[in-house]
Amino acid sequence: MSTDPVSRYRRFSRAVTSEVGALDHSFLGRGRPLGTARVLNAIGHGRCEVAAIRDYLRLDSGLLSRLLRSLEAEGLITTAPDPQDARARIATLTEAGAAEFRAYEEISDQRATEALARHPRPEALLAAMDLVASALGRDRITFDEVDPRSEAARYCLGEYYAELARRFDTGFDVSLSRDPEATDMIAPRGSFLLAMSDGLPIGCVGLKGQGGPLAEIKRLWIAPSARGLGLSRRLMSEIEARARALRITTLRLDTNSALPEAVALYRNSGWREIDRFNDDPYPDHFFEKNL
Amino acid sequence: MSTDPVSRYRRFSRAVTSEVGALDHSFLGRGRPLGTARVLNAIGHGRCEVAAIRDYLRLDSGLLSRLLRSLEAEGLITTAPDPQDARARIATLTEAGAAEFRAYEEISDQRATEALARHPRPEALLAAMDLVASALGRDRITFDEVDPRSEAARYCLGEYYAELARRFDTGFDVSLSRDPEATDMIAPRGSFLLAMSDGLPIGCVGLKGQGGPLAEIKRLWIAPSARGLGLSRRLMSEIEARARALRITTLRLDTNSALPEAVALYRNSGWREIDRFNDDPYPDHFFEKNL
DNA sequence: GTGATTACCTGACTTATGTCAGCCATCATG
DNA sequence: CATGATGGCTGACATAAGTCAGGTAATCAC
Repeated sequence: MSTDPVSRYRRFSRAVTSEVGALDHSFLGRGRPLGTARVLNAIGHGRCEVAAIRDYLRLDSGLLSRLLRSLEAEGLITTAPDPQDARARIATLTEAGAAEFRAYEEISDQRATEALARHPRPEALLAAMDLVASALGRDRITFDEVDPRSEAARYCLGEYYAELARRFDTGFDVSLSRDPEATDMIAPRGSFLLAMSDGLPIGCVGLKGQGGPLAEIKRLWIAPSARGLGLSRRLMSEIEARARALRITTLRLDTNSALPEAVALYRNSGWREIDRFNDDPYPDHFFEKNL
Repeated sequence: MSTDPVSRYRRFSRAVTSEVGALDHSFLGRGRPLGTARVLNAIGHGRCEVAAIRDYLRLDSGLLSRLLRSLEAEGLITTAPDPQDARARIATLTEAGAAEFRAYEEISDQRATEALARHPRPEALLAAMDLVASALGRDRITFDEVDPRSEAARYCLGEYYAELARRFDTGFDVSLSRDPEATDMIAPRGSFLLAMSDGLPIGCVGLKGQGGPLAEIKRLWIAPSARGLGLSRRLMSEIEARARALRITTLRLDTNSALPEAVALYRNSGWREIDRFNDDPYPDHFFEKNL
């Protein structure tokens, strides 16, 4: 029967194949072959170096060269030698090219909007899509150091606070907690890392320092769609590396027994439990680790 | 930022595009163009009539004709006029064609197995994939009348019982419940319907009759991945239509307040609550509906 | 500087894909 | 059995996509 894992995976594959095919087909509507349209889109999305485009679209050097030439003939792009390395070339959209790129973007947005509108439960569908996308794109997750006041960081923190509010019996009010000053989580005092998966922030962690050898780990959060991928462990080891680079020798953190995954993670990754070191109302577990 | 619904949909779309592309690419490994391979696969999956293949793959009549000819030349298929209508033609795999088809199947299975093995939480990934596939394939859901002892029906019933066991405080033991005789759920006494989505059973409902004008609705179940699509309502109206066709005039059912979605569904789709009509230990709500 | 390497381009192909008009055999209808 | 419709095939094209062997200019290693 078709309820075994492989059949289910293949059913998924069939379902999305027809979606993907339909999107490709609607791209044809602008009177340009698909390959050319894809190159235009790659450039629009900021892949300007010819080598980067070739790599991304897995195109033969000769073929890409011709596609670029045809876009150039249409007046949609211009190419110029890379000032760093005059052998390489950089493609940029012209005015007309940017307009054409926006038109393709519009098609994609339109299709997405329609697909979501057809579904009575878009939030559930999107949660499932996030999970699938995070799983399939697992190897391309990057860790970016950002300002904790940036939009993406604030998004993660908002999701984190909302989750604490759901999971703590008492709810969670960030103003009652010792909210770290943002500047304590920026180099050289500290750090703030985002886990990014193809543009979507799916996790974060903060390192709050005071300039001395002692610092605190704060705000470890993984998006529900990215749980089970071993991401928290990777985020923690990444932030520990940043701490070492900042000459921090001792890390502390506090957490709550309502977050058993977190407690378990710290217990089996080299942290030892210590006495309460602050009077924050929420935490009930305290850990320390020497680097 | 990229956390709005459209961006999330498009991120998903990008993620699966590269998966789909990779599968297509691996099909090329058998030294046959993709179009030809697709035709072979369509035939292998039971689409024998030339018109059906053309329709499914959205191919031009002339192009398909040529692809069929090239498969014929390779000795992978034979074509013969349809005995019903000698204008139409039927394609069938030869021995070699069947072997080649299996090789393509093997590639797909292999890729699915590898993708699942890469993931530390395949069950969660598959649940999300089921949800997405059911949502995208929503318009192609069919309702099939089957024997309740068939493999697909038994799968649904098993899932149904397991869910009851999880949701009832007391657990659920099917042997304590008045399990309908399978023959009571087969025409002409009753009926058993499966909701099928591209080969996967995603819901069921039974009509248990005794030959008279009174019958009972049993075993309404929707797979978690297909909830929120309005499927239970469609299954119910479908089974009511079958009941009418069997000259049944009054329907009854029992359910449990641990299944509030079900209770709500019955309340707002024409059922009225009645007194207990059996001594089954599990139900605590009883409904009736005149057809 | 010399020679090797790199990044891209061009020309000359091949193959794949798609389109269209016209053909023939068959079928439905009266 | 004449008529028109249908289903598939063929020939003649056109375009898209992919491959490969040079070629040129810039860069790198020494």
